[in-house]
Amino acid sequence: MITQRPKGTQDWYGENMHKRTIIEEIARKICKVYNIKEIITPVFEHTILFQRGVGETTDVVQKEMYTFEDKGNRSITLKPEGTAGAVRAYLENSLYAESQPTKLFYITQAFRYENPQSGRLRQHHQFGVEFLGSHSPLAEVELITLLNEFIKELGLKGAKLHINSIGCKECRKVYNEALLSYLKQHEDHLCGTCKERMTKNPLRVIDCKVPACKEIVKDAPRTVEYLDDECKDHFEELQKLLKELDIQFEIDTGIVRGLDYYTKTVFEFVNAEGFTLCGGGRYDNLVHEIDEKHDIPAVGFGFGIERIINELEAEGVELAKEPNVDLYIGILGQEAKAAAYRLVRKLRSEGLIVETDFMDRSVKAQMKYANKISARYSMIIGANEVANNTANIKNMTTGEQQEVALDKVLEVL
RNA sequence: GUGGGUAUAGCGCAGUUGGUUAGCGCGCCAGAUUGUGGCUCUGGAGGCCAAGGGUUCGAAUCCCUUUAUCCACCCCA
Repeated sequence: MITQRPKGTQDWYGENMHKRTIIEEIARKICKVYNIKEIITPVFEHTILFQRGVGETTDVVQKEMYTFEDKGNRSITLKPEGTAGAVRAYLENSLYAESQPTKLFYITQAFRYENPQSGRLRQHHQFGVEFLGSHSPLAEVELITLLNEFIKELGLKGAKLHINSIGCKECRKVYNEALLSYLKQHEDHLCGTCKERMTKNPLRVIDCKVPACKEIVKDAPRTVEYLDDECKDHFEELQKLLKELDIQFEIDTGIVRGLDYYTKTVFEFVNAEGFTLCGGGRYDNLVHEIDEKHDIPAVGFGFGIERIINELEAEGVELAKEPNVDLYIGILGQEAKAAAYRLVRKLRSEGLIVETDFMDRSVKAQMKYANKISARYSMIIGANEVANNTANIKNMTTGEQQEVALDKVLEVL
């Protein structure tokens, strides 16, 4: 038990860690061009933030949060997603008082207590972007453009954009009534969970996977049919812009996000199997929900880093490799240690990746090790080399050796 | 929370209808004459067979419990 990590968690090291680093580098590089600033918020927040923000009726809040009481009797929750914390920070630090919009990105862990499976862990990581302050569909366009670029830069080919509009609060009210009255006619044929959903959150019936429910849902009213003029205009303008900008998309009236804060636009990037890689949308009510003094529109998305890694593997995409060691400096004999290490230190200060021996291995074993770590060059420093101030440097690819003065090593590399 | 599969060395796996010192491949370490890798050969280390309980003369193998893991549902990234 003591050497076992908690269920649903993962250790990051080696190949996987490298992939994650590359993914984060790409995310940061793209955000820089979009002038989106990084934000890091606490791993935990007051529980009420998520209850209010994510929504009391959502599964995330009802059964998946890591909530505990701290020693000061505060109810604390490990963040289950990134948006609520970012919005809280936006409000607390009065970022709305600056010129708008506010463009933020984060790379964070997120915690949800649920049964692990493919692409789903109890601690997972998200790259997320939030734009606050803009009503314009161009904000959505900018998010989507960024995502397209991110996906392209990663080398993924199978990701497709699906969009939908679920309207604002008012449209939703009208829609829910229409949906409920339709579902009531077919209630006998719905699955158990869908019957529950009818009272809890009827919208969710729309993406049920049970065949019988799917059949019923096929003819069920859709949110897009119940948009008021403003929401309708917004959705149409978004589509028009996407078309004019040659951004491929598909309208999927079945997209219904499970977080309560979404309004109007919702979108997902899905892989070839229809599995969600990234989800997001507009959340015009969230700021007000958290602090009623403010009423500020926003859009954002969250992209699962583990899901990116899964997808890269599924598509067989190779990311940039870790750089090779430039030079392995082997050490022979006690007397040569300091001199050899002085050279190691000097070459590293020049920015070279240099490795040496502190396992007290034989020369042969050191050479094997140099080969193992894919060193481009190797050299052995012993008493002779120290005395003559020269050594043989070996090209590990060709096997060729040449003599070089110890202060001229850099020129060979 | 529900359902199914799996659990044997660092990793990937064998292990016959229960039978005594649990194997293979890769990896790791060391050698194959003197201070030089890759290929080959030889040797070595490393396992409470997930944990606990039971059946049996005898259990990695059969039964029960627990835990973990993988996959699916719910839901989401």
